[in-house]
Amino acid sequence: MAERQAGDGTVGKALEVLDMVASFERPVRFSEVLDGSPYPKGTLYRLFQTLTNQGMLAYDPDRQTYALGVRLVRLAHAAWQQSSLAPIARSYIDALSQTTGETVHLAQLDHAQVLYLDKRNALNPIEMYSQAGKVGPAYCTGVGKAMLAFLGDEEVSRIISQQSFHRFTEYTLTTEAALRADLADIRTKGFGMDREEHEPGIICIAAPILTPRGRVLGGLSVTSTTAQKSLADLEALAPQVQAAAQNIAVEAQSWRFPDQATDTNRTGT
Amino acid sequence: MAERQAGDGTVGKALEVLDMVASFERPVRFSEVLDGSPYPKGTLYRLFQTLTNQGMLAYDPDRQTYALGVRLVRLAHAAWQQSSLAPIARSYIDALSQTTGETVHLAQLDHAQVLYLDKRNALNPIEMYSQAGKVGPAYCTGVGKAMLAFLGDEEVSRIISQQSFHRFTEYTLTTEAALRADLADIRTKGFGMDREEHEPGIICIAAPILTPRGRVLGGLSVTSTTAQKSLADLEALAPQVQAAAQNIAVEAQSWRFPDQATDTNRTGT
DNA sequence: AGAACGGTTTCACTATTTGAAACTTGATTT
DNA sequence: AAATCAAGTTTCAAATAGTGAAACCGTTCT
Repeated sequence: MAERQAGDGTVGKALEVLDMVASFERPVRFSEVLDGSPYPKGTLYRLFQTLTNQGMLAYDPDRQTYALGVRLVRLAHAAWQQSSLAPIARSYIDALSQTTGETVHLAQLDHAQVLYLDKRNALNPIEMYSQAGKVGPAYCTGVGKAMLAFLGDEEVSRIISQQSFHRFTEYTLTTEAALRADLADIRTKGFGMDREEHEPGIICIAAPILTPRGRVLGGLSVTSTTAQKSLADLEALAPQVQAAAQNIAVEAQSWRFPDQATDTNRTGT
Repeated sequence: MAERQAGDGTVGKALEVLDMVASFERPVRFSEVLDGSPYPKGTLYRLFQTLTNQGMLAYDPDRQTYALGVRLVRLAHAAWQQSSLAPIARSYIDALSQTTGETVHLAQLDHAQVLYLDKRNALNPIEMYSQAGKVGPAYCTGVGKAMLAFLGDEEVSRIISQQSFHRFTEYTLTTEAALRADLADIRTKGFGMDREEHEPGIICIAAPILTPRGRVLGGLSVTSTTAQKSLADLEALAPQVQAAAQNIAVEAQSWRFPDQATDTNRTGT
């Protein structure tokens, strides 16, 4: 796990605790976190108290466990809405999944990882909240490579140095050299492919979302399976994907105030 | 906006800042937050620095604005997954929306408000990430009332005292007495209705999700429109909704370790 | 040019956080 | 039933981190 430079005072420590709790992927007991925490019992205890008070952690008295609190879900909702990318991209993602009949992903870089912001699956009408927020490797996903290809040199190097280069499939690019070669190709073409590099049978085409001045905002991809489409089929979608990415970028730039919502959804009951 | 008792040291202040940023529902400038903040410039500035460092805020250098950071989305994903309700309820929600052909909501109480955790919309195949994390009033939503009806006296009173009783529609219950009467009815029936109390034309039936010992875990509802269904039609779904709520409760109780995922979704590319 | 504004840095003062250790509680063993 | 143990909670002097007034810097407006 990539250690965030702790040292931002108490707030940094508190957030580190949240990450620790998150890393268990299930409710945890106090002592489970204590082992593997650099803090003494009393200190960690007080942090738990504070975070629980604040709704960032939730304590289950029956089981005596702590889980991440709902306040996070609420804040994340706000984060999603005020991100300059996700709300804008929404309609383009809808359209792209509609016309291609394939799964579409929107992602952003978070440190050295890919973080998914939204997804449409044309086949399976059931979309799931928990899809967004997922993270994946940057070096062997379509969106990851598309974004890397358009970053500055120093930044690419920094991120590459943090990749595991784990071999997920026989096609995974497992060396820096191989990745850099692909990135160069992506930069010239303007889009990239995932050739079953992350999961067998899963292929995708991805384009970066770039500001007019070339800053990387995110990545957009259309994913399919080898059973349904060939790499060439997907490559034929390049213009569509790039156009959508371009449109999103333009709109994201001109966007200032959401005024009132793109939000046609009603609050439920 | 319901003020959270600040006073949990620096961490509390930092989180308060996050809430302030969230409340703008768009990226904000430093000074916008400064007005209306109780902190002096220097202090607030340092909080912003820390939070930005930590990925809880994201700074847009082009626009000189701060927005909630992606780390929140990541943490919320983890929160959703380790909540004892949402991942378990997922399949039941799918089933319920399938068989009823209507929109289904899963919610939880967060302070005095209803917080939506998941949603399925059978009619409109596009489900949206940002649905989860939304909040709504407790006193005039189906899930809100269903949960209130099964809380302890002191807690109900505390929450009721925090309701605005704003009249959204002509059917909104605008007095404590009216609400309490409905809650009593819900408690005896075991389910509640929203009779266009929050939005004109929108009706719903909701049941609480209760532990065997009667603790309120959340609420589950089926929503429709007066154009499509009558209140009686919805009421006929009561057994289904209650059964689903019951099943979720049972499974949530026996749940300890998710082991590996209910997660049939693949990570995208 | 000058003023005003938004943002950043400084620094002596203070309040909070720290962490070792003692204590409480509830469960398990003998 | 007493003893043991682990988990969780509280204490307190010392150390650290946070505070906020004010000064500073760079843009933008007049």
